[in-house]
Amino acid sequence: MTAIDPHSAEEIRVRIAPSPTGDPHVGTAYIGLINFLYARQRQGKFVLRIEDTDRARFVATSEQMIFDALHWLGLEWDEGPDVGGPFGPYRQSERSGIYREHVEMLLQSGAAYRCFCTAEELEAVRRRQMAAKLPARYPGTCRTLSVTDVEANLAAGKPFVIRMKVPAHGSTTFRDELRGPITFEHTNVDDQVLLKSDGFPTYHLANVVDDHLMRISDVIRAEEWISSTPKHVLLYQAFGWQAPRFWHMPLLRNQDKSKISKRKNPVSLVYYRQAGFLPDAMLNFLGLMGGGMPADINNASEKFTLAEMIQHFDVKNIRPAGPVFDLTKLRWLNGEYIRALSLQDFYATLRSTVLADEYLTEIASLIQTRIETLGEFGNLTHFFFADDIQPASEVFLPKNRTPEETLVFAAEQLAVLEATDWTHAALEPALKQLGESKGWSVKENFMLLRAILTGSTMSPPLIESMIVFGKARTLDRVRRFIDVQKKSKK
RNA sequence: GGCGCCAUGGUGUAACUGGUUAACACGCCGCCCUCUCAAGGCGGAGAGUUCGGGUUCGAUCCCCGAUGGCGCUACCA
Repeated sequence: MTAIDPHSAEEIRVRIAPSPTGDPHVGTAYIGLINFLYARQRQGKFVLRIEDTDRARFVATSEQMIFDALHWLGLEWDEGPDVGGPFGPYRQSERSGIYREHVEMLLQSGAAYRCFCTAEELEAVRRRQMAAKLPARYPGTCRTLSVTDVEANLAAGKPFVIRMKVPAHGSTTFRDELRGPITFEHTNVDDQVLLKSDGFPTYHLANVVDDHLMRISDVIRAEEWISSTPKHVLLYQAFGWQAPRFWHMPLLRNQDKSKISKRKNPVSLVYYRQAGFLPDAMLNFLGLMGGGMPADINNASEKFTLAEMIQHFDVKNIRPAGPVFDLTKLRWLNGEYIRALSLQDFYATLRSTVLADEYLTEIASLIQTRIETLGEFGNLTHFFFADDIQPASEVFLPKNRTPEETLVFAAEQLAVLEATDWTHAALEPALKQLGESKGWSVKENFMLLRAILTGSTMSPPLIESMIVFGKARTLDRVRRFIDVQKKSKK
């Protein structure tokens, strides 16, 4: 590590690099906020890069949802896939040539090598190591392959990956700007795969190459990356590049202190938006996580705007301990923001969110044929506007089913809903197939979901209702149902 | 198991470069206001700073160790 700060005169450039694998995550918003503030405070640039190198988990609609969520919060970026910029493309899937070129450099210099081991072989080795209570490490089989062996394998058309050659001895130390120097012995750093057999880079390679090419001065990311940072530092060295500064932010936590997860918390920004959280409240709340703001701003120590954060927030003051994402406090804060609105603004906000024309039109189309007076509108649509639906057991429990098996089935429904595109064409067969395979009739199957979603056995058509209500909120309702039922059994 | 990070009430934070009756906010409880529920006002309970050593006249704060929590340990990011 260099002692002198090589960045002092440089332009500050930071980035967030979300992966389009599902709904935009509240953790992305948190890291996004801190990067945004850091850039704005230093007249720097805030870059949005899409890390879509995992084709197995890729979700086509995800990228746009990420854009929308960040716009909603007002975390505007200076460079990105949609707005362009001087260091594009900003979507990793469009940079394959760049990675191939760079991995070739590593191959040439001997900092990386081809590995022909199969997944099965590696899995077997890993199992043996685990059984022997040894650390699970790549055994190094292909590290020392001769040129002729490599040629032969290539000629035979064997698939391969490219691994980085971590030095056998010594250690790597890097500085974390929040924690100080952190050292890893090379014996504890695995020969990371850099290029997968499908030709796509892994995070580690793509990240280092892009951060360098995009002139990123400060990598501000989540704490979970600390253990892989030595790999990144080694890569910078192998390329002969100056590494950026590293800042690892604490991980947001569930109530039980585990890393925040959808099982135990709503984590989708789409959910928060649709459930009627205000962006300013969300931003304010995220700004509270880990500290960073001075103790007393305008006599109201815990309430501040984005502008005030730009003015007063200091990333150096972040505490490294992982803060619990406390929904109760977020709700209180959100209430404060709602109450602070003028009646006109409050009403306008309602009309643009939970009472938006498009939403109401869709709902209207579902109930027009089902009511006799307009006054009955609310009877059938209550669940579209409520946030605490919990059906009584008489409502959700099918005849001849035990609460236990019903809960198990609900969990299976949840898994199917999570994995299915939010369209009628995909949802109906997926749900029916699940019912068939588990011996649940269509009626039982749909009625259970209807009860969970609407709190009633009578409602507009189920799947249409789910589509209008939205995936994020539907999933949350099912998760909450399961959660409440589990707790009430205890 | 290995490696790493972290540690102030239930939760989020504060406590100047070691000296405070350990502060504020959320939540909780009570009272007031009030047709109800919120909001608002007032008050209260709740931590001696994970534990054990050390340094010091003096440690929440510095050092060491232990314990606990978390993360990583993938051809996921």
